[in-house]
Amino acid sequence: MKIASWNVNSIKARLPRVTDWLNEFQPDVALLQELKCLDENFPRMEIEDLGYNVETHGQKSYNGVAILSKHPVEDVMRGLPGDDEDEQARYMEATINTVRVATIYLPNGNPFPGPKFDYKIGWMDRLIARTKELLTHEEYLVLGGDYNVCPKDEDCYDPARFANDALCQPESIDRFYTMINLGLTDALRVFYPSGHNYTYWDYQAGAWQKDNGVRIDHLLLSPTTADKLVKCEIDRTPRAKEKPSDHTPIWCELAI
DNA sequence: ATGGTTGTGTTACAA
Repeated sequence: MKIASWNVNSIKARLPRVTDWLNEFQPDVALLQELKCLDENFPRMEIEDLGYNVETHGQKSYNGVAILSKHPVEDVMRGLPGDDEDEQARYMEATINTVRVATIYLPNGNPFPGPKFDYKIGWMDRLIARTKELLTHEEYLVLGGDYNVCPKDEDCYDPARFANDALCQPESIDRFYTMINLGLTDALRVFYPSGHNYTYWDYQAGAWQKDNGVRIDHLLLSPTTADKLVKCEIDRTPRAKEKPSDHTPIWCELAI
């Protein structure tokens, strides 16, 4: 099965791009981020008409995540556990065809330093706690999304320029590697062990044309899931089209 | 060039 993740930067603004991509690429599961709309405003019918089950966890104007699936969706959980006060719609889990999947929109954390970065760190600590819990289960596990973390210098086109950016701070990178050290596999690096493999390019200053990007969208797999990993790719074609998202999809194929 | 662009939803904030 093919599982993809894509930060669409507004599902309403991006609907033609998303439906084109679903029709052409035919993922079994699509983990979406940054819907920027309430659940009742999600274009559910347009997606369902393409053969997908739709689960959303949205909010007005900001954030919002979705899981689209050709297969039945079971045991949906909305919101990241660990803080009942947190109102931001950034996390949802579901079980699809024996695989527990999570769609993750990890806080950006800029400007650094400040309260937004502190929120990012607290959110990552909650994600680590939830991951430990999930790893005690027997299901396959794919944690996909916009992590807003560049794991290494090579994941950023100009590390010096990002020295004070929240995407590249040691406190958040350390927590990303805490996830890896729990036993998760960074699926892209199985096939592309090093080098520039970006998933996001700023709209400004011709960043796409100059390939001034960052790798911040990741698919993390539990050990038994990594054993089933056949392929992982970043699909740059949606980023090159008219009215694109600033992110492009990353996907993997599992022999499940 | 402490610049530049897009989206939401009103003209500021987030990314």
